[in-house]
Amino acid sequence: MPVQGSGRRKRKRTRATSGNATLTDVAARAGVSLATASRVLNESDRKVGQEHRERVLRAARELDYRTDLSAQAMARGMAPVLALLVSSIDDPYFSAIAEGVAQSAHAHGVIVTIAVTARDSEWELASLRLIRGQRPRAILVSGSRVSHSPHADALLAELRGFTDSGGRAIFLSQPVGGLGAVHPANTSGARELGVAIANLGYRRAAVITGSESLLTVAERTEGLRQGLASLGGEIAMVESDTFDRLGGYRSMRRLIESGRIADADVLCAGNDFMAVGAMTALRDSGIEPGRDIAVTGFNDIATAADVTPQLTTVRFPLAEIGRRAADLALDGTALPTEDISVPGEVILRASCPPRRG
Amino acid sequence: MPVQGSGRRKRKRTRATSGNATLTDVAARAGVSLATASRVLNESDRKVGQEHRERVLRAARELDYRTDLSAQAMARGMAPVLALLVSSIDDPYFSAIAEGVAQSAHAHGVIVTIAVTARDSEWELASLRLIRGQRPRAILVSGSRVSHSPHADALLAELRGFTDSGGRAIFLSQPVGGLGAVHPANTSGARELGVAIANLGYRRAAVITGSESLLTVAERTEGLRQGLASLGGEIAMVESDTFDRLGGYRSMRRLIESGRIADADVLCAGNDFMAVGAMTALRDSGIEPGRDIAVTGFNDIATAADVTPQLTTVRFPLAEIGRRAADLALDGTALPTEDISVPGEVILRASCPPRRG
DNA sequence: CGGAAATGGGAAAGCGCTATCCCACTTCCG
DNA sequence: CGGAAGTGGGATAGCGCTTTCCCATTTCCG
Repeated sequence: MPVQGSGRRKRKRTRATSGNATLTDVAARAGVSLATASRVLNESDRKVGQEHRERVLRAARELDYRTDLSAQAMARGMAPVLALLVSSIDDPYFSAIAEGVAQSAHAHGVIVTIAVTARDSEWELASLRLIRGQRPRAILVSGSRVSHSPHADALLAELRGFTDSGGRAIFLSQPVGGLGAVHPANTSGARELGVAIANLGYRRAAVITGSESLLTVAERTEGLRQGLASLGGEIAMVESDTFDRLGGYRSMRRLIESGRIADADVLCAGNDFMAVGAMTALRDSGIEPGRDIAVTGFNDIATAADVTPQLTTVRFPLAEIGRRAADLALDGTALPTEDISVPGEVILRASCPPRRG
Repeated sequence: MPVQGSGRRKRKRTRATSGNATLTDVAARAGVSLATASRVLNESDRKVGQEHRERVLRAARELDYRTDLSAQAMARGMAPVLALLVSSIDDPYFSAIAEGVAQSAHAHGVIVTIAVTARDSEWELASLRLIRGQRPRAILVSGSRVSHSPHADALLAELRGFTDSGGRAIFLSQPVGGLGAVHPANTSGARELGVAIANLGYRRAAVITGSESLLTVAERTEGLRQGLASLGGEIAMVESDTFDRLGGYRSMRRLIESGRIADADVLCAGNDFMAVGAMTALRDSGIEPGRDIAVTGFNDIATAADVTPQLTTVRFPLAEIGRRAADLALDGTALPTEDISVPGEVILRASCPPRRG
């Protein structure tokens, strides 16, 4: 029986990764074991002698060493990553949130990966699955979810699978299925807006907004109703369309063409985009927003202060919401399950002058 | 000599990761080797028999298996990740680019990680180093870099280290140090704008823009000069400030207070933000933009079409720029070193009516 | 002063996956 | 019909890092 040496090759430093110093290199250079090097570089609880500590630190500096996050992630079973799921990043609402998230992540030394779902549930699910493969520390889900679609269920299941395996998930809209959430206080914000415009003398509001199946929409409308009602005002009509500029324009046109708009003294849009679209529609029909009818929006996007007349709106500290959600996900140890509602602030501007008469 | 069995523990499925099926599980369930399972799930070039292939696929489905990207990344020496470095994500310019990048990344089945640098070089460098630890396939750097700062050099060195170890880096502004770039054709876009307003009868432009050390600023100003000159016009004055809304407001005020503005018939801002700020400053002084003086911007942010008067500007297909940059980084095999300039389009609006007289 | 309790260091077992080697078996052909 | 190619599968060596275990020294104290 021929005893044949099984001489396996040793491919050393030949992969694409070549050029990056590894922990092993650092340990060798410092003349300590791998374990010690790791302990020093990770502020582990295990103590390391002053002498060795310095040697490692110096070696690391000299070799320009930097941790291979993938390797670390595998060894630890979790990557120093925070995943953010938004329907679109090219939207001031989400990008403001993302900004806050990025700040918090940076402060925690964590990387942000962002998945854009383009409001496509299929895509959203696919992204979430891919993201999960990263084994991130937490997943932040933004974008108003429709209450109970089949896809929403799949999404929730996926998310729950994630939390079950040790991850943390937080919603940036409504709290769903026992998972924590940080979100704008739409109802109270809208209520305050309702009170504010009622105080200015407005009594009959025309509401143009998105689909009632969006929680955000429902909350804002309800809050507005309450606020107006507290001073004897009311919502005289509601017109729904897409939750964007075009939807604002279209629903406004419908209100104008049917003549119903004459019955309202203030136009309350579900968000600033719709308000801006509506103002264009009003002008197109010779109605001057701010003079002939008051207009309000929601969110206080940058444009709100730049249009003429400047738009009255409710500002939510979106970056802060993002930051807090990220903090919540990254700090502490218990799975956050609380529902944090962040209050908004009514910003009165020229589009709502005190009502004449 | 006591022969004592070194019974090492076998911690199986006890880490935080528990709950996620591994490739080993799939292979076991399908009754094939790990190698075969991997081959099937990765469309490797090695052929796998139909029978086995199906068994693996089924097992994977049944176990709801999904690749652990960290592990894959480590084995392959590179993660399926595209990193995007921007100075701020809460800025329509960058978020539009990010949107395009996200689209391309999704199409390539790659994850996007995004680092916000807050225009802080220290922070930028730190982010880049952290990002490199991920061993991403490519890094996209956006944000106009100042020509030759010490930090820019460090950044470039870091980037070069990245490309040297097999990564790909692309700039979304100017091409630097032999690395590829995809960016808006600022000069030609500005030239076209210059020609367009000159055609409308304007001859003396007041330029308010950012610091001349920003390449974007320099290019736009130069293009404008060329365009105007081709029809006998010229830049009558240049006022610099921060490249944002406030900077626009302030520089406009200076022009007004010194009376110099009377010498210009058109105000060309370095970007739309500055234009909007300047319009406010004009109105504050009783000068009506569009009527008393024409105004132009750059980039065509959403607000541009919503302000009154609507703003004439140059639109760049930012999302497309992002998409192309990402495609370039993700496709092909050679390190892209080309410099792709994406042309813009002049959008004439009410802020630039044909000149009277 | 002898054994118990710290203290600090090293060896090495994985983490989950890829890819190289090796091998048994067929199929081809001169 | 014998050996050269070709096929498809399995074993297994890492990838770079964390984290047990285990062990040699010291330090403590009754």
